[in-house]
Amino acid sequence: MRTADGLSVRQEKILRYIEEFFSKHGYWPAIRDIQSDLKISSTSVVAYNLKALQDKGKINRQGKVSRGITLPTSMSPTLIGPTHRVPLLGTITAGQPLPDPEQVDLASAEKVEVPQDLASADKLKGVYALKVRGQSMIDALIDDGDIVLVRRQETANNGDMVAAMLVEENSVTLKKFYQEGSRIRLQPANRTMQPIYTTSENVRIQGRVVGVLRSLF
Amino acid sequence: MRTADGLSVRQEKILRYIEEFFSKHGYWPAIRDIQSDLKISSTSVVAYNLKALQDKGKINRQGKVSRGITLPTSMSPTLIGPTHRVPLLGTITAGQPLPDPEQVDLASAEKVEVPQDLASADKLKGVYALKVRGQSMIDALIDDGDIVLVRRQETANNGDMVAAMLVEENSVTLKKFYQEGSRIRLQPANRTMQPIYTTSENVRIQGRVVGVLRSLF
DNA sequence: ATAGCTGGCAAACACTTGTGCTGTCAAGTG
DNA sequence: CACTTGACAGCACAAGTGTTTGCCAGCTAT
Repeated sequence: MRTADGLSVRQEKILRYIEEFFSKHGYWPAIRDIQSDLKISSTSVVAYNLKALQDKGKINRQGKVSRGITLPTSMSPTLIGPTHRVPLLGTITAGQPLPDPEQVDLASAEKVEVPQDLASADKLKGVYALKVRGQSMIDALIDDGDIVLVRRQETANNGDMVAAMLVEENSVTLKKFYQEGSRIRLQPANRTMQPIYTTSENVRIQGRVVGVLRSLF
Repeated sequence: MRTADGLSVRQEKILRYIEEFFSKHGYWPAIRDIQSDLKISSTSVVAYNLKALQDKGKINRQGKVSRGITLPTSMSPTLIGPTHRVPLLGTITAGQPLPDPEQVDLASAEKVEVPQDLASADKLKGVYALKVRGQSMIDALIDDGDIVLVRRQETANNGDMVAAMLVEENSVTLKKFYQEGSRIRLQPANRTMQPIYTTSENVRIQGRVVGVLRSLF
């Protein structure tokens, strides 16, 4: 079985692993790193596939040099140090169901780079990204197409901007959270839109918005 | 003899060498690389100085790992290739002068990482970052503390959000640009604030806003 | 079938590379 | 002067790592 690039499944995995390893450690993996983490039985298998990857131009190698695997610049996201990346889990709208973050394979999800200036690595634990559809949060300075960073948490304070799941409707939406006695008000940040009132049983907080990225290109 | 950083001459050289080696090869040098290229007589001398550098926080090391020297991200301004970083030139407000981008030493300026998802490397040519002070652009979804990415350009179309310099006032401000006959209207995106009317001679466009980053942490 | 590929496995081998001594030497320091 | 400390040398060991060599199983085209 082959992927679109003409790479075998294993090669694809190795390629991803190399990229991730560098992001995490800041230096390149040794053959044995790849072998053990990917649970490949022998170093020679890795060597074999590395050669294949090299032939296909997916990686560069310096013969005989330890940890001399590098990615062509076009492929390497950020060649400097450990970068901060969070999984982009999908799109959040005012009515679409969103895959439950708990159940998504985080390793395979698309990643979004997060500027270091926005957050240090330890603050990004449990943070994922969602692309925003719709303008329900326009007054909170979040527009259609923006990417929001959401930190997973199950509770929220009044006024927090949260990704909340409505259990009955089986949908997830981006709103401001207000507990008003026994009921919950989910308030869009848009004057033209009405809040949602519901019971606390029907609401499951998925996370709180902690950052926003927007491209105007 | 010591340099300003409290590093010995040799340590300074080693540090430079590591940086240069990485930009050249894409992977980190081994102790023996440093030794031979810097014509140091023994590997232990290199090890000795590396330890000193580590103690001073100038490098990170991964014990026992080949080529496991890395530079802290804060130290490596632009190590290699398209790293998607733009200089952070300062703060833009509604009245403060801003250093002229042309004349700032870009190499030495603070850098902001730009997520790949916001822009590819070639789109970032001539782009710099500014931290926003004040809420004059609140209706354009830009708040106090946000970082805006600005692409240098001298002209603008109506409705573009630009960093504009008012020559007489010698100040730079973030506004929406409208040419109205022979006069220029610089419109804050904030209902409570008044536009600035001036002549086209008095306005020098410095760049157009192409992206926004915001941290809610 | 038979030969020729591809992908995988295991073990051994040899080079690469970090580390750990053991010294030397000059410049303090009491 | 004896003692300490910083900086440097030389060398050898022990990991860390890439490479090589055989061997095997499943396919595919001849």
